[in-house]
Amino acid sequence: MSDFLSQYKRTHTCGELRASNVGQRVTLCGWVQNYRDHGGAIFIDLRDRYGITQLKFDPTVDEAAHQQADRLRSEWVVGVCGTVVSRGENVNPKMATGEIEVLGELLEIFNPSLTPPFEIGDAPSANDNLRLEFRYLDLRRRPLQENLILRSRMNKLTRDYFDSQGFLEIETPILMKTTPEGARDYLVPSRVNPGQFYALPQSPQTLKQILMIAGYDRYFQIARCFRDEDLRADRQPEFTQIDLEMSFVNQNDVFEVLEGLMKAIVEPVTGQPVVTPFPRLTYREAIERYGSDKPDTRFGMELGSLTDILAESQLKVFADVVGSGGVIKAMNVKKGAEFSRSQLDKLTDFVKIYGAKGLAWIKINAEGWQAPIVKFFSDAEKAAIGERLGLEVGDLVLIVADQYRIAHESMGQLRAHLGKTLELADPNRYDLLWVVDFPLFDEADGKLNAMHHPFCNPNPADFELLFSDPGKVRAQGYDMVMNGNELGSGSIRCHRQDIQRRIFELLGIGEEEAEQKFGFFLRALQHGTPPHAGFAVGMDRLVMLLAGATSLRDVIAFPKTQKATDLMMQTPSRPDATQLTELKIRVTQ
RNA sequence: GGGGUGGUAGUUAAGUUGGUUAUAACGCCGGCCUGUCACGUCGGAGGGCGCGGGUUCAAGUCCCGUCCACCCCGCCA
Repeated sequence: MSDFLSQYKRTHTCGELRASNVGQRVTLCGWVQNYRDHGGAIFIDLRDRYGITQLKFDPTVDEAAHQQADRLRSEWVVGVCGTVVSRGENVNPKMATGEIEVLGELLEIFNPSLTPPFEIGDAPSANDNLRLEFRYLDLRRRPLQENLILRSRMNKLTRDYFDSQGFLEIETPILMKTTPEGARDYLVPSRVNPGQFYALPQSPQTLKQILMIAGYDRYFQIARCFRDEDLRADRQPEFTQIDLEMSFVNQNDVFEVLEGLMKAIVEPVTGQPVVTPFPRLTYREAIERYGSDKPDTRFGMELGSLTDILAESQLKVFADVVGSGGVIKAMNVKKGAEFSRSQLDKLTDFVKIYGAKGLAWIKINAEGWQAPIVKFFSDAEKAAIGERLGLEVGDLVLIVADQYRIAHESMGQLRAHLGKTLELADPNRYDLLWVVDFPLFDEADGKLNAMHHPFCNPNPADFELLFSDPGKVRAQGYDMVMNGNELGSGSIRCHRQDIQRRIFELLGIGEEEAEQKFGFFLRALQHGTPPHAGFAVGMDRLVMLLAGATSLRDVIAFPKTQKATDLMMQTPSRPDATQLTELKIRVTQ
């Protein structure tokens, strides 16, 4: 190991030298981005996370340094001492440091590099496989560095904001307790308690509520969470939440704090204004108008209901759907009459993914309505449809008739899909809104599941329904939505033990099970629980949206593949037999 | 568990209806070159087509299976 670094301190980064530095003697460190050997002069583009500076090695300036420079190849790490000189006529206006170059007088090769398997450029130059295997090389790319820099900045903005609002940052354990419902847990065996396991937290939910009971009335944490479920572009098994909980507050108080948080993060990062308070939509309204509980409100194209108009339709499929309690939802795609038959077929295939049996369409042409189904419509029906959807020549009507849930979901997905492909949303806009009044329960196969989580307070107005018609109970739960993405959710917590027990009962969690799984929590609730409420923001998604990325992998330093593996460290992997023996675990496969 | 897309030199891609020694660009190696910044220029090396079967006189090209990556459905309180 050379003593270069004890003799020469790095004086500047590769992104900061300007014309005003000409004449200074500087020391830079970085990676060789590119080299151009002219036989005499050798030009090296030296890169670090701050930028790129051109080095010039001239044999008439320093023979030894020039000979060293002749050996340099892509991604070698070097330190260089030299003088900042003007490039004179040869300024490169494309580079921030393009007015100057550093005339190399002493070159230290810290380390050579193997030839990189792919080019370290702005655009990804290899498939995901290879990029993930050589993550450290992919992370050298400018766009990924910018994303991680943005993320770091957002972490600081978050901490500063909560600090300014009197919140305490409190860490909760990673080794937690398995939970009875929700996602699958990641389990960690306990060596000193053979046969027993910890679970990694799906969220710090119970502990942050216990912190309220303990009197820490304003808590936040940038918390790592773990869920063993299948992945998506916007879902990693290990992710980060901006988690918070507050005592003695109502829903509006929570909203105010979060609106302030979003303002504090989004405005400096995007330069776009965040208007507060955010608009509010009830869950039901969101579903009926947008077919989604996380609508993108940057564009219109809202869903309309044709159920009443077509209840008696000559078209048997429509009338039958209405007769059996279903609904008919429609959407007016402006200028959509130009869609080709094959495009419409693709849209039909699209809604089928979500369970719709088909997609009807009508083109509004100058000569009249064009569609296979038009002949079944009376003039009165056509007039009513035209008025309901605001139809004009050139429009395209898309219709799904199905059960309530399928009709709304498939049309909602279709609306989002068309919004993307037709570029209906302004990419520079950040539409934040609250979706409120979620149902407390989700009914599937006659069984009730918690829509949010089992500690969510029922709307006090609906307490009676907990005993008469639990499926209709509204929760004091709310989601934050931005540009069609669920950014987070929260609720007023249930702080009455009798209500909490009734909820467990309805969820099919028996006394004994509740005691075993949540006993600690139910006991805590009896020791002076303040009314409290909280929220959690999906940090990774927020970074992704503000970075303009389309995958969480682009905002997480070391992400997992869709099969939840890490191709760089090659995990998961089999433990040593001795480890398993110590843990008293036998692997059966 | 299911649907879709992709896998061909180090990399990115092309490869006609199955048919002589599998193309290109970038990268890599060597020579020349003192104003390049996608440097230029001359020369060179490098793969048998993800893997395993099968059909055929003949298979990147067709069939079956399998692995990996990505997107989606289910799943994700």
